Amino acid sequence: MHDVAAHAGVSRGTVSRALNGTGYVSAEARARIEAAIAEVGYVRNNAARNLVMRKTWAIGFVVHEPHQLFLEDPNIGGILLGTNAVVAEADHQLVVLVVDSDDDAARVSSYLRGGFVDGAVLVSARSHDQVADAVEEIRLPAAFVGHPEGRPAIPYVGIDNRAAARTLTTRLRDTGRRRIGMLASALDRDSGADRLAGFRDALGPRFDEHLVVADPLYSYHAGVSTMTELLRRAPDVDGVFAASDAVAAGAIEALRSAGRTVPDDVGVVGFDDSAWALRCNPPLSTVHQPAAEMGRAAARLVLEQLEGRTPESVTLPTDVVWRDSA
Amino acid sequence: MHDVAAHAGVSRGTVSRALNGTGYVSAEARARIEAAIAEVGYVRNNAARNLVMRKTWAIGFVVHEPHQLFLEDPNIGGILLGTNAVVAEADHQLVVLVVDSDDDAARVSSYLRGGFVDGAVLVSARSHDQVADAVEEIRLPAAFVGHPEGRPAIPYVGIDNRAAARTLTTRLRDTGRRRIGMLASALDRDSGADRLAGFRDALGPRFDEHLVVADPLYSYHAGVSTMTELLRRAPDVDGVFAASDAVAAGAIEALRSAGRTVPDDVGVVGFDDSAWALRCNPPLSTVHQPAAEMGRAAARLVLEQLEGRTPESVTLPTDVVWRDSA
DNA sequence: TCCCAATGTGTGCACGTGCACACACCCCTT
DNA sequence: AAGGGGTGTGTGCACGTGCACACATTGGGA
Repeated sequence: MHDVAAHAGVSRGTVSRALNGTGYVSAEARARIEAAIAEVGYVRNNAARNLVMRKTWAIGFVVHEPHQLFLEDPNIGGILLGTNAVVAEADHQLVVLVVDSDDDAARVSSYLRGGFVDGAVLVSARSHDQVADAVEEIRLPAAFVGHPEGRPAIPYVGIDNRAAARTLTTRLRDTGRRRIGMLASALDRDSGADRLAGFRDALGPRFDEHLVVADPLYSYHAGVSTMTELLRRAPDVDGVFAASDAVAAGAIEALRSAGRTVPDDVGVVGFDDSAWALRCNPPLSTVHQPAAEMGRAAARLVLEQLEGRTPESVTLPTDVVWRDSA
Repeated sequence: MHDVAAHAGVSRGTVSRALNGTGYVSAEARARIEAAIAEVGYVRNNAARNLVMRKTWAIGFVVHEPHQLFLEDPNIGGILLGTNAVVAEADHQLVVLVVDSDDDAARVSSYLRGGFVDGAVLVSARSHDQVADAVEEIRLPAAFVGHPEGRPAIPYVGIDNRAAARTLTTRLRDTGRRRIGMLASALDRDSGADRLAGFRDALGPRFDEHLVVADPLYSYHAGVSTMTELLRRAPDVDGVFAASDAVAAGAIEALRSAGRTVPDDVGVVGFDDSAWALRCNPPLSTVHQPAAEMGRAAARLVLEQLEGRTPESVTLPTDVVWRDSA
């Protein structure tokens, strides 16, 4: 900038004013400065700018998923594009950080602490998460996509698990299923507990606790084992609400092993509309998450904090996608 | 840092030395400094650090793809993870930048110019690309994944299109196909020209230029139209090498419309092992790109430039994946 | 004529860090 | 006793920018 000022025959201050459009600069000086910038090949040094302004115009997008999920889950891509759109609109730069190992978590944490970003969107963080710890400690404006427990200081964008589960189960009932069971997961977390609550809502007095089999994990393996147990408890079951697509995929496998066909003998529904849903045979009826809108909402939560406000968490409605499994 | 020094009763210089492990610091001073850091809650300001060191320890990963490709293409995820692994190994932070519109391109360009990163990996950039222009102009250490034309200053990681095309075509011939045609694309680019060259290599004297139908684009639509034309020219065609999976998918559709079955009447092979390959019916035989290794190689190209060397571009071998379409 | 506001410009300081240099001390060798 | 090298510490400057302030010039109104 000093060189530009010298070439243009003005002072650094005038160049700074011309660049930032602040204060008074004569047309003549502005023209000379622009010529000098082109001549010298000047590009503004953001490290210095950030230092004095305490603002980087960058927002982090931290993805914390095991490999295969990151590659396959269509929701993450949708969230990313939604966040990017809003962040770009606000003239900030989205910076995606992939956490793929413990080393990564440590490095990303120190990156966030280091003041490279003004805020962060955290996707699928765990409750005990090094990155979330760092964000909370340095009070970085942030938002979760999803709803980890025990992080009241950080707002989140969630979905209405209970309503979605209610819709799904009601439909299962309305299509003639008489004995409907649930393969529940993660009842110690909001998402798991709410999905069970919605299931119970839909069945009302016909709810039978005996037909709920729970597992701590939202996994394929959990689906196999809980479905096997459900068949043992109720061989005449004809409808199953699985707490996630992965659970549903495992359940379908267990049903096939037991000689039942889907959807003729047993209707199965999942949750998430993840990559599992289309890979199942038959394709899964499931709850579609409004990924792009979740991304946009999370971005807004961060931007509002940047403006000094303290926004409330957001819960979004979902769509049910009816395919062939129920 | 000044506060830490005051709390520990030492000077700023000593704190700096203790933090960076450079020079001599007594055990006693180091202990007092660590206590002071914990007490004050000090985190190092990287904006200031970057300013004076001219180094950010961050490397950009610029993805320049239309929405659906970014979401679906499994190659991009593999490249990303490969790059991240090498970059992390070298104690740098990978920063993913998504270019999703012209505005994004402008913003990402100014981000790169702004000195936020020490280098960049550019994925699927075009020849006339604002981001590549910026990289070249400010001489940012960078590497392409893929091989855009007219960018001699920036090394790339490519695959041996010619050898892969040769292998694919040879196999098509060896499985009994007699009249083999090619649906060529993008002959004005290296990738397109090399795939045609490999096709010609494999057929040798039996090569018949009449059976090559070309289109400028690697698209599904191009596949439909070129396959239709090929059927007109040679109704007895029984083998087709499509220049990409998307082209192959279009070709399969055109064959189905014409009443031919795949692979019984006509064997079809594609290129890229993209999301198209498994979505086709039947699943496509195609060339699998070593995505993770490409990502690793690109990262190494950038890191070597950071060490002051000027590395050569890399061409990697590919695997052919035989599925059911040929 | 004098003053004041609007316009335009230059200067010094601050941001938080790394590094070169100067300096102090101790112990060992000559 | 003098000198020199290893160890430990403090100080000043530089990095490149934004901003507050001081100052200069001009024109119009009292």
